[in-house]
Amino acid sequence: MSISSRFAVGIHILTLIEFNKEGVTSSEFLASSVNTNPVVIRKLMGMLKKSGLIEVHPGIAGAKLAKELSDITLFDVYKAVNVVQENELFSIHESPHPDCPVGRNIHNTIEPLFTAAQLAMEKVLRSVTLEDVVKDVATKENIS
Amino acid sequence: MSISSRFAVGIHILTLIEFNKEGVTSSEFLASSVNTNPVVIRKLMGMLKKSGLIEVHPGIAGAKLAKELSDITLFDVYKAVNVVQENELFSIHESPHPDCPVGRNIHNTIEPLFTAAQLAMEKVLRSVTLEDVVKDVATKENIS
DNA sequence: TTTACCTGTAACAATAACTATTACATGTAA
DNA sequence: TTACATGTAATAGTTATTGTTACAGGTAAA
Repeated sequence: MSISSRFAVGIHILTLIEFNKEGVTSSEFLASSVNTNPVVIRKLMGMLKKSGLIEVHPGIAGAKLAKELSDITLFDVYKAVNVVQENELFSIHESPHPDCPVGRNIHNTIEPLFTAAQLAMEKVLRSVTLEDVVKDVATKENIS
Repeated sequence: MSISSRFAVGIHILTLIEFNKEGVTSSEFLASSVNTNPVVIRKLMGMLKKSGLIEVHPGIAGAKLAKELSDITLFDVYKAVNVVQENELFSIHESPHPDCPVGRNIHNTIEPLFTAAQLAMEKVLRSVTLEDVVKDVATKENIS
């Protein structure tokens, strides 16, 4: 099991919009950099737009960031592209047997533990902004 | 996307083996409490056995814990049932375009961030033992 | 107003993982 | 030998993911 690459692609899209901010960042341009189909990009652009991360308009080529780089965290992207639902990173088996002491309590015991683990992961995502990502890409680019 | 319920079921199995330690915990007995097919349980028992968490023998009914409760963490179970591979909680799109400054660096930029998030989640799993789970189930059982 | 090109989106297919199930080989002990 | 357990291969249904074609609808320049 892995979390959908929509998340990584979403980050890629936003980062490239920033890098190409003087130019026109169309779905085809993005698709070429990501190496996927433009429709995949447009679907993701729709999600990013819906979450207020980018501005994009029918008929007009190019997407722009709708917020400051430092105001967009990886968690914002993660939520926007809908890869993991709240409290559902871990799935729990349905309807264990209520006649068993373990069966009737295990869900309530496990759930807060799973939630805590998920929140710890998400906390890391909240601590990283797109500005961090853009700067790191720029640094790697200049070094090499 | 959700992490397979094998993890939750694995915890259920180990917890029930402990609760039923005076009796015989067969795959059928476990399957009844979990509410699934005994073959599903036997596959999981195979994984838990392979990781040294339980003892179970062909032809002989019943599984036993192979370690102290306090010596088994949720992380041990998580690894045993193989729900998430190392460094693969988040998937990253393959082969972005090398002619693009973002395309050729995004993987190296994102990867350590994803790894850090995954490790934070796993750290929580390492901090909880089966003893904690068993005690919590017992407490809930006594309250109600 | 026609043309060219963009975004938005529905429909569909291939793939992979998950879960449940049947069937049966193999091991153990009464 | 019988009864019953674990171990495991094969298979099916379901769902999510990713990619693709097709086309509706918006915009702007010729």
